[in-house]
Amino acid sequence: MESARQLFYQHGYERTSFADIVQASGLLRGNIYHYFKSKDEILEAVIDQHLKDFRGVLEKWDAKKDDPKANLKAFVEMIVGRKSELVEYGCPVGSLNIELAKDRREVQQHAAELFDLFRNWLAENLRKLGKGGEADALALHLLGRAQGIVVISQVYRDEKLLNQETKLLRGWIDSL
Amino acid sequence: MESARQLFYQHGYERTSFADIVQASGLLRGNIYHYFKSKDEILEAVIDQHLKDFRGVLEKWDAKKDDPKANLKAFVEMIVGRKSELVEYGCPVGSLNIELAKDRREVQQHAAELFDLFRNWLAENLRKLGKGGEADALALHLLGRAQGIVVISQVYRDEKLLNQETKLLRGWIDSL
DNA sequence: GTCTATAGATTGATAGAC
DNA sequence: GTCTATCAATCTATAGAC
Repeated sequence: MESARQLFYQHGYERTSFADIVQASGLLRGNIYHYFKSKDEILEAVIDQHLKDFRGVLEKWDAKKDDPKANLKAFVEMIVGRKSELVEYGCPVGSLNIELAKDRREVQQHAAELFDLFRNWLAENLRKLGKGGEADALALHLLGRAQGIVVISQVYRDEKLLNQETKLLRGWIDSL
Repeated sequence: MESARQLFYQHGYERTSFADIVQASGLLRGNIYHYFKSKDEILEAVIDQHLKDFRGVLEKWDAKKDDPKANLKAFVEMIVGRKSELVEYGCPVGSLNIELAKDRREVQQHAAELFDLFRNWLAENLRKLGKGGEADALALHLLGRAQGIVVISQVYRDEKLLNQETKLLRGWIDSL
């Protein structure tokens, strides 16, 4: 499953074949089918694993600081910290959703829970900042800004561009 | 080629098979291979067609008004005007680049010319607004914001979210 | 240029011995 | 639960008659 996750991220779900997963994992074909009925079932498991991991990340951030602005910035710093993979393969959450949204809305709705995770957590921190009524809208705004930054930075494979734009995002958080 | 373009947009390049193009176009397999040597060559042609069409769009905008702010807003209005397809299939330029960036950088670099087209045109209008040194950075910022808006609106299939966020973008343009 | 037939590889998935 | 062999469908691409 870890092999599948990496392949789905680096090459996309469609372009990753069962044979690729077999090779990367070192397992045998029939063996994988003993645990997953289909390639789609592997995808669902990968999404669940992503959900689990990101929940862990958010819990860590919550445990670390009780300052809502610092939390919002932790989200931005995650992007900067992962910039080398982001400019190469894009956002693991965003690119997966975009691929699935075109043609497989049912599965994409599962993947959208990854967005919900950050959306709710960001909104929660924004409410702590006194942004009661507009917390969800601001959370979505921040999510969108982050996605846009990753997209253009990936298109131009440009980490400096990512730095430059995340700096603006920090400024936006400060101005709240 | 028009059939291919629509299929690539609605289902993605990988998920579109040659058989799909044959069926959608009503042509015969061998016939298509008479004009395009490979599926990849169809993709290149589709990108070129996109380039041609968007150049036409920009020329129209240039002919219509000489007001740079009105031009920047025309870019935003294009997004609002296409929202129903955008929330369903995403940005034809963005989603194509994202798919190709993962695994086919050579082709993606061709597709990135679509971004260059808007990037340069937006920067030109920003220069007319007196934003000399930061025109390119602001153009990229605007492009990124637009991409992010489409991504989250597509993820949540939410035209209202797209309306809400493009409104902020108009405000940003006004503030320039 | 148009059309049919098919090659040759790869796809996701299964059967069944061990 | 592990492993080999293989299925049927589909993939992109080509050959060659008309």
